[in-house]
Amino acid sequence: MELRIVKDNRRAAYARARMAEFAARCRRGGLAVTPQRLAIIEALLGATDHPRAEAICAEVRRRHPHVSLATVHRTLETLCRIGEARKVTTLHDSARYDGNLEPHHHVVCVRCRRIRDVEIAGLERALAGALAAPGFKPFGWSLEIQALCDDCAGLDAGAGRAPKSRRARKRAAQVQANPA
Amino acid sequence: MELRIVKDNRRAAYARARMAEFAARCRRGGLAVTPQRLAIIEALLGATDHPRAEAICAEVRRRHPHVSLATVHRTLETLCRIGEARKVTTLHDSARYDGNLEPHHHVVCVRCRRIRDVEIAGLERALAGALAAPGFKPFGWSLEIQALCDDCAGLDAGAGRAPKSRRARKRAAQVQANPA
DNA sequence: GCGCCGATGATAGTAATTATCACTTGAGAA
DNA sequence: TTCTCAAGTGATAATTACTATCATCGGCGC
Ligand SMILES: [Mn+2]
Ligand SMILES: [Mn+2]
Ligand SMILES: [Zn+2]
Ligand SMILES: [Zn+2]
Repeated sequence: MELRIVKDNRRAAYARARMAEFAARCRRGGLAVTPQRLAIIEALLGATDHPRAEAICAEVRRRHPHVSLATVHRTLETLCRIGEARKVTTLHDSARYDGNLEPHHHVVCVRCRRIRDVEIAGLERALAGALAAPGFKPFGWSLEIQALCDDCAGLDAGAGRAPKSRRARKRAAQVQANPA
Repeated sequence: MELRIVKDNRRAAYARARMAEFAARCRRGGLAVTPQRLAIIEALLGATDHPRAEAICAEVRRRHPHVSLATVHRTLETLCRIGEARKVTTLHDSARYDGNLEPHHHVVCVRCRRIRDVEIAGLERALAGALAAPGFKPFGWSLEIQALCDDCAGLDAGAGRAPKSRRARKRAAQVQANPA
């Protein structure tokens, strides 16, 4: 198992291809193709540094100085919902702490944000040798498995009340489209 | 490579053992052993659901109704710093978006929060069959490698100015202790 | 027991994100 | 092409998670 850092320059062709079909994909997703959306996806595809909303907004404003930061936030979430982008930080609502220091990994329900510990026999061993990332001194890793827990999967199928967590529920609807 | 969900009941003995040496570990870390800290680590070790600060606070207040939420926030960060807890959400400052939909993973610099794409040949294949987590319907996974980038590693060794990012820099000091 | 410095509680402040709402515009219908 | 209108946007207020401040308290080494 070998690790290699993805070269930035590989992204140029990829970005062009994605841009070419973006409008079509928007319409397929029932979304209007607005200049803001085009500018935002273009900025995102042009970046290799996993930017935050504010960075995207700054880039977009170089050509469209009128664009609102709120629109950038909204649009980025929309892009995730239709599968045109992903959020690196799946659980950034609020910090989640763990008292378990044993090496282990996590299954995260994208709907209710439940987190459960999992152990994956052999993964530690397999990774330990592989993580010689040039340009980085790694000292830890963790695998996050995105999932729907049984409760939430049930709710999707039938009708029913949604589970706990203020803010999680709000975001849940958005995240829905992606798994399905 | 087999995945299994960690049973909650396995934690009881572990928690007791950790509590037994907590005071000593605090002093070793140069920290005073306060009733708040004891109550907070106890609540954290008693939870298997990766609670947020507010949940810990609620639990702690059942016995110590006076405890401040600010103290809980501070203490949880302190526990992470001395290695008595970990944060599941390493990058929850602000949402980070990714235009790259190809399956890949991330190396994260815990100091400057730079994120780089990495591909790990064989990992997808190795995991694909293994992720039959009972009680969850998985549909994706991502490996996060915690590291220090060359810039930040250099800064640690010699003296020098710290890199970009408002809020990242603030938290950096805290995260520091863990890797070192 | 004494005293000091770190820890805490109360509270104000900050920053990211989201909600609201009046106005604009993309996109299908006529 | 023009019309219609729901969806999208911008300005801004609100929310929320967290952090800073600071007066006071209390572990802990003496
Ligand atoms: Mn865990
Ligand atoms: Mn990426
Ligand atoms: Zn769930
Ligand atoms: Zn760095």
